Amino acid sequence: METSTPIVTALDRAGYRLTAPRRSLALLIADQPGHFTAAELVADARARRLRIARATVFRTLDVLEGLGAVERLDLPSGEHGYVVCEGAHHHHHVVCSRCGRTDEIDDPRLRLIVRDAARRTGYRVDEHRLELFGVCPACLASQTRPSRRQHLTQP
Amino acid sequence: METSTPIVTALDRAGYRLTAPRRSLALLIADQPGHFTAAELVADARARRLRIARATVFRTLDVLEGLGAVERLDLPSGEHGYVVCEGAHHHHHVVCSRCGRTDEIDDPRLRLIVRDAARRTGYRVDEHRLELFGVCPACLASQTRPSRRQHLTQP
DNA sequence: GGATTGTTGAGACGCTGTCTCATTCGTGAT
DNA sequence: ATCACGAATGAGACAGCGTCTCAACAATCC
Repeated sequence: METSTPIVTALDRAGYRLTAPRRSLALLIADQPGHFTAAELVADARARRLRIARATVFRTLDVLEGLGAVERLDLPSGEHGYVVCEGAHHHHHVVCSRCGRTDEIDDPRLRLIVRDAARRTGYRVDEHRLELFGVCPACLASQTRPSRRQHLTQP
Repeated sequence: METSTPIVTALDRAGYRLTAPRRSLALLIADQPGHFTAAELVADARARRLRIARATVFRTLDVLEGLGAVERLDLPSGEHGYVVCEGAHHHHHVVCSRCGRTDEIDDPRLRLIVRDAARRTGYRVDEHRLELFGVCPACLASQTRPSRRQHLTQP
């Protein structure tokens, strides 16, 4: 029974070993409805009785970020979150601050803005980051309370 | 002897008390050459024999961020940095990853991008953030070592 | 000057992310 | 299938960040 996720594939292709903790994490990540934090993965792993050390979660997330399979977000709260990235192309995200859902955005005009800013300021720009925060269509429709991650609100 | 910085003025106008620690911090912040972290302020305060509690630094930075006198950056390293903001208008920053210098950028086209992304995804976008990282003109010119704050990320 | 109330200092606290090092286990070769 | 090698893991220590509490203090208004 091989439930091979894109993450496992990416790890394999990059020459990383397909260990049990990595497979488990790949499944956990695939189940995340939106963005997630390292701590949430640790909690989910515990809940499913998967024994994965905290250090392994961080290490794996680092690897995945390096592969572009996952991207790190800086949430307005100051936390570090992660999102799975489908394509390997450069893109950015809109994040729902209510349910945590994220969607990808990609606008060719951004490239122009970055280029012109570099020209105007004289910087050599190596990297840029655009993040939008708001409320997703679903949460807008149902003006209710957060719909997921009830376990986070428990003592 | 009243050396009144813009930060002190902003605090005053917003109805906050002008205490000694806040005045000291205003001076420390005004002296920062580029972006800075809470820990750096604490260190600078110690170096100048100013007694300011760590908690006060965090609290004051929170207040200043609320006033828009300062903005929080999420550096690629994962650290949280701050920059002073001159105008009250919405803008973004280019950050030099070598010396820590920052400059403001403001492009009207970004507003269009955000608006269109909102339209396309159906989100109500409340907030957005654009950060550019690279090397400033001065550091480009002198391809030398970092001129200040060697603990900042080196190439 | 005195009262009021926002602010501070000090330290405890919980959390994040890193590191070490002995042990385990994928993997490719045999 | 077995083996040997080196990558990866687990467990826990560790350092740093940011928050909180609470008694003591002091800026402001009267």
